[in-house]
Amino acid sequence: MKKFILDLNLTLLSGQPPHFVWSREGEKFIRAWNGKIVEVSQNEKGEIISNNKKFCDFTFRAQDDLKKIYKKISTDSFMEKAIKDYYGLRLTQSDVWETTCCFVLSSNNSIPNIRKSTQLLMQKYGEKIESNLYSFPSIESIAKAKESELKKCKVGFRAPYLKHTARQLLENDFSFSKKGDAKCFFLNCLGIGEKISECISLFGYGFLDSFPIDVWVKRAMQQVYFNGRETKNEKIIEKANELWGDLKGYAQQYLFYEFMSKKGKR
DNA sequence: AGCCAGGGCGCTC
DNA sequence: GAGCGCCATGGC
Repeated sequence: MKKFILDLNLTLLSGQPPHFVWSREGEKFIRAWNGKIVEVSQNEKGEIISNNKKFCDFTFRAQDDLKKIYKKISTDSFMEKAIKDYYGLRLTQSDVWETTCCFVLSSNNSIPNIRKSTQLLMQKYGEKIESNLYSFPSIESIAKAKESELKKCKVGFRAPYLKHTARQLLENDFSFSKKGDAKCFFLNCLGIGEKISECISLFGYGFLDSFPIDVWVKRAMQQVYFNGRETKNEKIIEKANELWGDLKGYAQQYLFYEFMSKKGKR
């Protein structure tokens, strides 16, 4: 893997879809992909070591020049501090179905619970690759699953959402090249609204101008740019556009992580 | 016990 | 089209 700025631990544990899928094994992170194990680790020099460079380049968006991105999103002292604190936090990209599944699970849920449910789904519906390693479930396996069985994976009220959304993906071509087309499609899926469709657009398709507003991003934006006042999402997006334009998705990840990881300390 | 979590649905008005 | 209660589950 070519040298580029990456904090592997930070990136894989920052609440993006890989957080829910990859597992730590000693110094390495592992997951299944295409029926095989992918391993990735980082040595003391910061070099990335993996047995599947291509998949890592995709996952960690190797095409992004982080220095250029930092220059563009360092719009103020808050962003400068967030970048300094979380230097090497990269935006990730994941398979569209994986991204969709993870974020359908995210509604009114916590990151540890999303991971737990994702792992349970992998064990129940994925393919066994090694003794304790399972692939991500196929779209088909979730589409044909019984809701009562899905609920055994602690997905709660999201069971019908998962099943219906899997069916939608099964029956349609979802290889969109425009953000608007992707959003239109996913907004019509059960259990997916404005926020989650923005997440799929960002983390699944890699449209960096997406700007999902969850409770943390909302708090961050209100506190930093609106003097702590309650603000409509429309105004928040307007501000994000003004500040970061087509890179607001990247800025969003720093806002999210800054506020989420320091909950209780403020 | 009650509130909150990378929200969205279905119902009011 | 905006506002509100509700939705499983688990942590604090």
